[in-house]
Amino acid sequence: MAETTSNIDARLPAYLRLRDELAARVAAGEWRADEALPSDNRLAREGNLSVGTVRKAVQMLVDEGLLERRQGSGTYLRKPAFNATLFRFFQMRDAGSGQSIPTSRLISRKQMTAPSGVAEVLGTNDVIRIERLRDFADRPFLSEEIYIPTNLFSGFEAMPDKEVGPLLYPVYLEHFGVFVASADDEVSFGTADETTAKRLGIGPGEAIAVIERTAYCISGTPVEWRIARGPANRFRYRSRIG
Amino acid sequence: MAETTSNIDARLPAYLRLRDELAARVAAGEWRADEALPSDNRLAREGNLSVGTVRKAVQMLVDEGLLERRQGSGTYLRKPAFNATLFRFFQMRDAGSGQSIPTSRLISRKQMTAPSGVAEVLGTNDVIRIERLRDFADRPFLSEEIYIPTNLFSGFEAMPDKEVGPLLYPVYLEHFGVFVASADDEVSFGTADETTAKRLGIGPGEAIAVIERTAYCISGTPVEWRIARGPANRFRYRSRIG
DNA sequence: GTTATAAAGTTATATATAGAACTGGTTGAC
DNA sequence: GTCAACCAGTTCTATATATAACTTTATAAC
Repeated sequence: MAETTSNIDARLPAYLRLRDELAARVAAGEWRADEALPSDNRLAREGNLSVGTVRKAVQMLVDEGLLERRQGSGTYLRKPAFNATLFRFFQMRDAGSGQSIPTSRLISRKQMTAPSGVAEVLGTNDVIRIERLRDFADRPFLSEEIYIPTNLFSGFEAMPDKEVGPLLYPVYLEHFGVFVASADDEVSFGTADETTAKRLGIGPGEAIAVIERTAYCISGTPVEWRIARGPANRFRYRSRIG
Repeated sequence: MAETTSNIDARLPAYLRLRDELAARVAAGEWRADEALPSDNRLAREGNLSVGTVRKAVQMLVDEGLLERRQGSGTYLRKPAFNATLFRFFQMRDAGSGQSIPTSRLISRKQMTAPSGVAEVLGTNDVIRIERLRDFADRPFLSEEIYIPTNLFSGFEAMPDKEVGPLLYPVYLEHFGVFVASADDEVSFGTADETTAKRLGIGPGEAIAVIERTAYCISGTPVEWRIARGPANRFRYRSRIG
């Protein structure tokens, strides 16, 4: 199990192969939070590699936010920060510290043929569409439409609602071995159509913010496309560059 | 000249000292675009360091977008991409390839006491405020208010308009030795006040997008805070995460 | 002139090694 | 019991070295 989405090997340099192998093993759940991964020395011995090569591979996963190194102690998973990083958007205005995660209600999940734009991005017609609504401060504030390729996420549409939870990327990782390593966001503004307005509890034609996101796994393959809409006046989007 | 904003040394590891030294020398204009920097070997010899240490330092500047390595050839500055990176925002909707840089009109520059919020971010009361207006497709689309600390940018307010140009970060680098390495952006929405509306050529109360940015130099010191406002319907903000 | 070939220089990958800095646990002195 | 010292294990920094992969320039062959 736990084949990563990346087709490992293909005679890549050793440090890249190790990086992908480690990412796959993390995805497979081989280690849990606050349990140390094998030390650099062990990884080197077991992989017939030098410590330098191991360190290069591990460092890449650290840079990507998957792992965390603690000097003198070991190398650990870094789930919380991982979540925070990929979820540091959509903070409500005036929401002080507000690291709280909004609740989310699944509206629908179904396998379908991808709309043309989505098919182009994901490189396949066979997708699963997820519609959900996120609440914040007891009011709906984000209506999302999410597309993931069926071949990577087969069975997702049949998962019990309970297991899906408010954050999708951890689910991708733990149940399907897909590690979302980066994403492109585009923020723009528009006005609410009938359906969106109803879901968000605002009037049709009111100003909304639109976030379109393409998410990529570690090898650069796009693994998700989503569009999210929320009332413009409650919106704040944060981004760190560089 | 060309003291970086970072206080070099302080018995940091050698690779960090070299990184900062190189950044300073780049800022000082020691090499121009498409002229190779000294090779890894030379830097090692001249700095009494090993090649591995040199490579680590250079790699950091590559990751930060300052330099570019070409296998078999050498290490080069990377101004164009640097600009593109820090300017990949504010792309107009429907602007196809649209890598074009909007023109910018300086409205005012003056030394002043910082508003409290700005002073808090920049850590000083003595700032220079720049107001400018950017045009795109012959219409104003971004009204900016920019604050930089006087101690770092002394003399900026007196520079001839000609030398300022449409992009500020290259000016920071070349004239003041300040390399903007990262930035935090916050995007939100609001409505135009009287002044903003007039500058943007829209009606007061119309929807606008607001981008607040804090920019940091390589050592993490904040070196600029700005707020930009533009008509919401013409707006599109892009960001890459991870 | 054009095209191979060679050579030198550069970055990229990989190994081996040593000691510093730090962590977490154990042992021993009191 | 408390505290200090020690120790094994870990990451971090740094060096030295060798080879591969690639680029650029010069040289030679035709």
